[in-house]
Amino acid sequence: MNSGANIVFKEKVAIFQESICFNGLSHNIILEMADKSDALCFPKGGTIFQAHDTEISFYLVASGLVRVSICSMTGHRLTYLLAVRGDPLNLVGVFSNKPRLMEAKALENSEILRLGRSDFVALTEKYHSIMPRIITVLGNAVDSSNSRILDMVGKTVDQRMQRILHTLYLKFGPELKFTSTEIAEMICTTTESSIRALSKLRRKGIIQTHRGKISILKPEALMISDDDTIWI
Amino acid sequence: MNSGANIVFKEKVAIFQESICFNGLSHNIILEMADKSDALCFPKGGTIFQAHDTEISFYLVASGLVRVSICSMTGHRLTYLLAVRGDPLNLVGVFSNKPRLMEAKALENSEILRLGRSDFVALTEKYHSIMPRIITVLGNAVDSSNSRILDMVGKTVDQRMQRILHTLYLKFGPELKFTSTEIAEMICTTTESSIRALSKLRRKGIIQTHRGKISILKPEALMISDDDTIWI
DNA sequence: CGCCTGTTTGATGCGCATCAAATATTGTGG
DNA sequence: CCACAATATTTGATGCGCATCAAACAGGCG
Repeated sequence: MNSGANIVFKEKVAIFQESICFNGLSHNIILEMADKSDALCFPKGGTIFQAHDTEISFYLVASGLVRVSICSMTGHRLTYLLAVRGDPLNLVGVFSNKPRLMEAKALENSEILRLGRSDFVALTEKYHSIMPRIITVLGNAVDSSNSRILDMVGKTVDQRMQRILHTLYLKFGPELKFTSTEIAEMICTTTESSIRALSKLRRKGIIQTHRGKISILKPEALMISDDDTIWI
Repeated sequence: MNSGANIVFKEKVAIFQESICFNGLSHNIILEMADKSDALCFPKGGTIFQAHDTEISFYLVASGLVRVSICSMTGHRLTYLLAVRGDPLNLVGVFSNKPRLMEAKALENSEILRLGRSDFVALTEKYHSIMPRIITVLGNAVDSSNSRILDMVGKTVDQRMQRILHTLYLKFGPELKFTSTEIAEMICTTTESSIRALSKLRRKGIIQTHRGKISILKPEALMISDDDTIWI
């Protein structure tokens, strides 16, 4: 499923430096992380890790796009994170060392840097300045998840659609390459409801849709002066 | 709203030692934390901190019961944590140092240990072994919140009620002192729906209800062999 | 006792999941 | 290169869950 990628050392360093998780840390830390990491290559659709995996590693996206999601027994999938260059994948699992419900899948051909659990933990123990960063990232994750819960209760599918499109616009620009099903999994609804919400926006001239593609024509129309929370 | 409590040093130490967040840490760390902390006293209904507070501290519950919740613009409240002795209150805020949406309120007369933000951060920098603990606690919080989201989509109010009662039973025993509204805020529904769900369980003989009180008669009937997730 | 807070039950309607069925687009193998 | 399978989109019909509104009742406290 994955084969070694040819990322030169210098490029690895650049990725760590750009990462929200490590940027600004002293150079020797970055160098050692880059040195200890392996580069992996995943094709579109490839699985980076699965729920209940026992072999746990730390991952950092080098290029491409990775979907991190959880799946419930009832078959509902929640897309929890869309990770691009510099985004970490399994911050919690590395520390808890317990198999988790998360699954990571490449939505495009992607390159990933991997650090074995013990290597990563050893590095954080050696260089303590890493941990506050991790805590901040996890803190954002908590806030983000809680804000999603409130949205589930207080907002309609249409409102959540508007919000996710705006968020995706900020992250990826006006050309979004996602299917209606993928969008549905981000706002916790069904494919049909997702399509219906998109149709309304299309009829209003706010977006255009093609197969697996959404173009934001009027991003300003997606702005809802609401609580300023995070999301994906 | 709060007045100093008379908690002797020895008792403070005991609280830190018992805390999920600090237990097992070396004795000098515990002593220093206890030393730097103030003891505060809040009456039932008292507010420990509010949304958008700018003065940020770390709190550890010494006795009593504290509800940590977030409130949306639409007026929906989500009870995020019921904190008892040893539970930390504002782990994220201390590190991000940004005002957050959380609010903490005493559900019973409660004693709280408080550490100023800078003191707490200084201690974590001095004693690095604290941080992995914090990361673990936050990791659980993330998992817990995500599992809640999946429940919101995949489970009915009745199922969520069953689940929360079971969780509360494990944490507090068979005598639960919560109103229907409080329970509703834990499972993100309305007071009316909460009462209806409780009525069904009462008619089945699984629980008894009084004003502001729920007695679990048949805890085993609340067990649903489902995903083993965390919750409150 | 009256007031406030919590409980209870009923009626109503909206949002959206669900089921179903037709159509469009892409990728693959003969 | 075309046929066909696989995937994605679209629309309609139906019904259930639960929020919402309303109104009555009960326990506890000053």
